[in-house]
Amino acid sequence: MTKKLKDIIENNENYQPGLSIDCVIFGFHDNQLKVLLIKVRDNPKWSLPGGFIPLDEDIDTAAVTILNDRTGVDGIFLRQFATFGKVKRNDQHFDAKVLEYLQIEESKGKWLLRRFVTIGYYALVDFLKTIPRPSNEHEIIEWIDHKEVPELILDHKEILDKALDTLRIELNLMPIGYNLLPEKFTMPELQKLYETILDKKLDRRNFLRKITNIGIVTKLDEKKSNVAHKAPNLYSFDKEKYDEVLKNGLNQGW
Amino acid sequence: MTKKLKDIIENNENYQPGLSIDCVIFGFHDNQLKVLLIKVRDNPKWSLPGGFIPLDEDIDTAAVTILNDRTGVDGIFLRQFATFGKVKRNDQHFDAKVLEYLQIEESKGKWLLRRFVTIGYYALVDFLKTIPRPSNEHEIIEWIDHKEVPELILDHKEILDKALDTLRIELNLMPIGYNLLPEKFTMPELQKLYETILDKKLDRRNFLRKITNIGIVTKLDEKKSNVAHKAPNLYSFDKEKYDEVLKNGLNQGW
DNA sequence: AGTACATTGCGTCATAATAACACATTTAAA
DNA sequence: TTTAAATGTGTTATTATGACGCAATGTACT
Repeated sequence: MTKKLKDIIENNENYQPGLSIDCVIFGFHDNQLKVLLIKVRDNPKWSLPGGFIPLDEDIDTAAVTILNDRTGVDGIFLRQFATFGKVKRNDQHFDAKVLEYLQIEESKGKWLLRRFVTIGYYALVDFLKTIPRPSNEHEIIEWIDHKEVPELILDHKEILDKALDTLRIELNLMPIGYNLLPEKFTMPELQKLYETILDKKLDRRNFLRKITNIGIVTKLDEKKSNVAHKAPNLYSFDKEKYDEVLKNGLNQGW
Repeated sequence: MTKKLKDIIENNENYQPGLSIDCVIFGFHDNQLKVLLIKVRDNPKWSLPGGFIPLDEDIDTAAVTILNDRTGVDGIFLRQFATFGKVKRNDQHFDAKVLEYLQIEESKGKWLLRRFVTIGYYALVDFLKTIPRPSNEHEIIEWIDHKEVPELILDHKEILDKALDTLRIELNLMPIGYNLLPEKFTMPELQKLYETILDKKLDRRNFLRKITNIGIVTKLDEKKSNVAHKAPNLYSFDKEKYDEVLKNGLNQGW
């Protein structure tokens, strides 16, 4: 992000002042829920991938752009979940160091040295189709198990936690998996996904029944190969029904 | 808001640029879900009560301030639900007229003539305890039945709709009523509240059972007086259990 | 005063959803 | 060949939900 950030700050008149976007990008691999995090060399703390909002772009569009840039994945599941605007969420000291590092003149640099409010988006992407892309040679971008997230800058940990909370709640309102699993998957895989997000064991048999009743999966006439123990059946999502349920919601409640 | 708005614009260096807060304030009265709306004299369209964010205030605090100013009610149920930031959500023409009306010099007025992103909050308040307070003599503030909301400025209708959608979804996740009903209420009243929000008829008997099972209401040894037909029993919320359920959520789902 | 009517209080019953668990089958590894 | 770990396919008990019945209460009308 370094070069690009410098560019933005030097042309800050084209960007929404005091407002940023931070993305919590979730992926699933090796039975782990992973989060895409960024680290700038020489900085001990990691951060969420984020960006700024061009004046001529809707905030949702800006978020999509950030996501595409970082993951190379299209048609991403992306949802705004909260906006963070505590006064103390900024770190003038840190920002000043960034400006120094980027060799930005003071008049331009002022733009960054204010309180920034940030809009949080979370995304669900297919781990294997994702190509994490650093925006320059000084940046590291990496999938990190959500259980082993290191120290993050500013309030990014709070943002991440809130994203996960939201995801957990929305698990009851919408189907999930289409964006996180490969096209063909097994029931134990889908269950692991749910268990990992919820941090809770579920009963195999009840899980199968519930998913089946939702009617979003199709059982394929094919088994997973090269696995230990009994080969599990493969399933795929019925995209049409999946989208329908996604639109109308799962639990009616009242 | 007029005088105050002028004040803010003229001292705009103390406020977060390009960012505002809009509040959808819900109340319940006469079996109607009402929304608190504002109209400035000479302007045919109504708007949501809103405000700006002082640089030294958290956005949540700013929202609370706006709400207290408008309703005089304390301990309000207030929740951020979404942030709106389409490019075209602003209306330069309208803003220019506001500036002219407020007699604000051009250099100061520029502050308002940019794209504003707005953070939406919705609130649930006790209709009878609320004293709608115009911020000056040119402003009208009124409770309006949500089914009869007139034309609103900018994207305020979209914001209102989204607030109601969110409220409907959150009805399945949390108890409601404590902030919208008087201390003592009848079951039909509570049911009407739910029916009005959901825009859907519910079965009396099933409703009673469900609410009772949640365990948030206490049946009082008292009946409502001065009513047509059979006098219904009065209930009150068990605040302790209510807060507990509010905190832990209603439906576990998975 | 008597009756009709709207509304409340307190049920029932059939069905669906959920939680807890049993058992046989498949496959790798011992 | 046996064992262990996983999968496929059930059952059963409990709880939640949806649809409805009926008597009691109090107003309003004749």
